[in-house]
Amino acid sequence: MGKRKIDIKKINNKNYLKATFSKRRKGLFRKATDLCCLSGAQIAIITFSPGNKAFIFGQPSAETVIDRFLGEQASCTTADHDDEGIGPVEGEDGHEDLEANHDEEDIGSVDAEDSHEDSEAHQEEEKEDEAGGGGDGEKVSVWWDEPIDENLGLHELKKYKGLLECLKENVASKLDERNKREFYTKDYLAMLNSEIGSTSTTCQERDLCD
Amino acid sequence: MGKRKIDIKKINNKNYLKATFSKRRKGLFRKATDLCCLSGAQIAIITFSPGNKAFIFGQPSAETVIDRFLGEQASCTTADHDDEGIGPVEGEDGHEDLEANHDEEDIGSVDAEDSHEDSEAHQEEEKEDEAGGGGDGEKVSVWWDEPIDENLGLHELKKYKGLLECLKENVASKLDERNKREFYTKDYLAMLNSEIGSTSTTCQERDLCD
DNA sequence: AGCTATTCATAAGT
DNA sequence: TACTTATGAATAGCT
Repeated sequence: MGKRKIDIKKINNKNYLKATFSKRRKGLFRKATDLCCLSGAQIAIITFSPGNKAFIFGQPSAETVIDRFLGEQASCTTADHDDEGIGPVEGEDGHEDLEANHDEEDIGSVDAEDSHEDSEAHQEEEKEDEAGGGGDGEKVSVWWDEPIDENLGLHELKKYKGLLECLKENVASKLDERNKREFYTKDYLAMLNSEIGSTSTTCQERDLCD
Repeated sequence: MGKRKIDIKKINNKNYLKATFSKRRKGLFRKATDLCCLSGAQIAIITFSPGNKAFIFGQPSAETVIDRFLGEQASCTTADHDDEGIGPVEGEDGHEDLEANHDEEDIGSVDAEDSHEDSEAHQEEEKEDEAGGGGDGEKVSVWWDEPIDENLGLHELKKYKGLLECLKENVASKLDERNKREFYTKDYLAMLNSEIGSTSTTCQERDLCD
């Protein structure tokens, strides 16, 4: 999709590699965001860059989706492939008010209520140090915040308005399904109630801790 | 990217939703594949479709990347956002050498070693049952196999040839870096040695188990 | 880090 | 259901 077609093969030029990874990772996350919004799907993306920096995307959060995945793997009496003795991660986030208020569709209002994001979106530089051993910086971006910083986010805002609407509808639709999969809905509610403004739909990036 | 611009908001039409999810999920996985191949990054994508079916992508495998992520979260004394009391999934696959070999900058660690997962690539139909509570079918697609089934994979093969070449070069380049990050290389090698034709770089799909 | 020329992805249509 | 096409998006090469 550029000025010239490129082969999908390992890039050796470090600078080009960094630039390409950065651009394409953003593109990947954007695609994931779009897919989430369009379909209401839950998606988690874990990316370890060539510089061994982790870039995480999660809707509603990476941990939520991973937990669900691992949980299903575990609960699934996978008679088929039982080589996955994964223990379900419990106490994942700590403060989720799991009993939530899934009355009717009044959930939608939940997000709009206190969506004052004081966010912990510290933006640091996105250094993709490869063989150098990785930087020590840490970067965490909130879903609807990241583009604002990274991409200017002026004409992007209109898109995020739609995303928030989508999120609301998403929650509503989940509740509409006769409260089935409570845990699932709960996750959303927990997120809406306690995490908006902090790190709900995460799109964080961090590198190794030591 | 179609004949008309669409709003990024929840699709309500079930059929359109299914079609869109399917197309975009494939696109997302292709992007991930490209990114992996171009940069050598490790990526895992967990997707729960609106029909609650899981579609998993992983390079070298979803479990490997997830494990690495969880492991780093655990080892990282994340002084910054400590709301992640995630218990390190231990015994995940059985054999992760958690003490890793972070001698120099080869931090990543955690997984690998003997990542020879004995395939489980059953191909079933891709039924996206929505409100019905999910179907009971299970589908797992192998990376370079999936398109063959789903898309005919006739003119697609040429691309996968390139991907395999890329994979080979990727491995080579890793080895070239003075054997650093052995574990990483090991994954690749293990895959190349024992998994080609089974399920290394996974791109599986399955729905709820009950 | 921004700018276009191109290629890519995909919404509709068939 | 899958293929084709017109068009919007993503991005390669530059600056």
